[in-house]
Amino acid sequence: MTVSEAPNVNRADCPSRGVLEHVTSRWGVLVLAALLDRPHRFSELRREVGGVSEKMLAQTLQTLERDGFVDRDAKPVIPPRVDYSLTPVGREVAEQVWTLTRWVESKLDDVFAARSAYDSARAV
Amino acid sequence: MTVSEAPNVNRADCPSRGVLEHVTSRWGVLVLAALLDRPHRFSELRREVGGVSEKMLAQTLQTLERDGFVDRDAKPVIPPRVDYSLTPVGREVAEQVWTLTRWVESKLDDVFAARSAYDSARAV
DNA sequence: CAGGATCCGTAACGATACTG
DNA sequence: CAGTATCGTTACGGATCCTG
Repeated sequence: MTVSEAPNVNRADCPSRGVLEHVTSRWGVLVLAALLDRPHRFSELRREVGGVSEKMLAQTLQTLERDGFVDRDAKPVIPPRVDYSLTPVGREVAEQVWTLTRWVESKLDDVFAARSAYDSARAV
Repeated sequence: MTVSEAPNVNRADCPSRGVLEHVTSRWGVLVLAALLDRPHRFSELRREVGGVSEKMLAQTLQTLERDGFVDRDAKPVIPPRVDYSLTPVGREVAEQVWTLTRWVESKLDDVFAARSAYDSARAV
C-alpha cells in the first residue's frame, strides 16, 4: 500500500489511469452499476441511467467494451436489438466501483459536515 | 432532460457522484496515493505526482480538504510551510481508491489483450 | 431501435506572471 | 514557498439530424 513499492504508479500518464478513468467516469459508473443488476438493451440503459445523451452512452459502452468489461451482443434482427452485459472481469470492476460508490454514500454525511465547516470558516 | 423520472440511485446528479469524481479524478487519485504513504508539503506533492500544474494541485487539494479527506496544516513561518495529510476518513477513501487502482493494474494485461482483439476485429 | 456524423458551447486544464 | 489571478486552448459533453 505504500507508494514507494510502486513508484511508477504515481505518474499522470500511467496506463492504468486511462482504465480507471473509464470505469469511474460520470457515465461509466452508472452503466456498470446498471449492468451489475442485469443485462440491458441500449434504450433500457438510457432510461435507467437517466440524463445521458445517445452519444455519451454509445461512447461509454464502446470504451468499456474495448477494455473488455462489457460484452455487446448485436442480434441481426429488424428492428435492431443489442444487449449489453458484463464480462467476468467487467463484473469484478463493476463490483469494486459499486462498493466504492456505496462507501462514499455511507460517508456523505461526514462529507457534507466537512464542507459546511470548511465553507463557514471562510465566509467572513 | 428529465432526470426526475429515474427511480433509483442510478442518477447522474446523485450527490455521491461529485465526491466520487473528486477522489477518482486524474490528480485526486495520485494525491491520495502520495499522502497515503506519508504527509507531504505542497512542492513535495508537485514533484512526486509529476506533471501537475500548480493550479490543478492547489485546486485538487482544496477540494479534498473541503470534502474532509485532507488536512491542511499551514505553519505561520517565513518562508511558508504547509503540510498536507490524510484525515481518518480520508485515509479510508485513499485506501479504497488505491486498492481499486492496484486491481486495475493487475488486470492491465487482460485489458490490453481485449483492446487488441477489439481493434483488430474492426481494422478490416 | 441502435448508433454515426456533425456542430457548437462550456468549462476544464495548462502555462505564465504575480503576491504574501 | 505556497499559492492566486489571468488568459488561451482544447477536449468534453450535449443537441440535432441522419442511416442501416
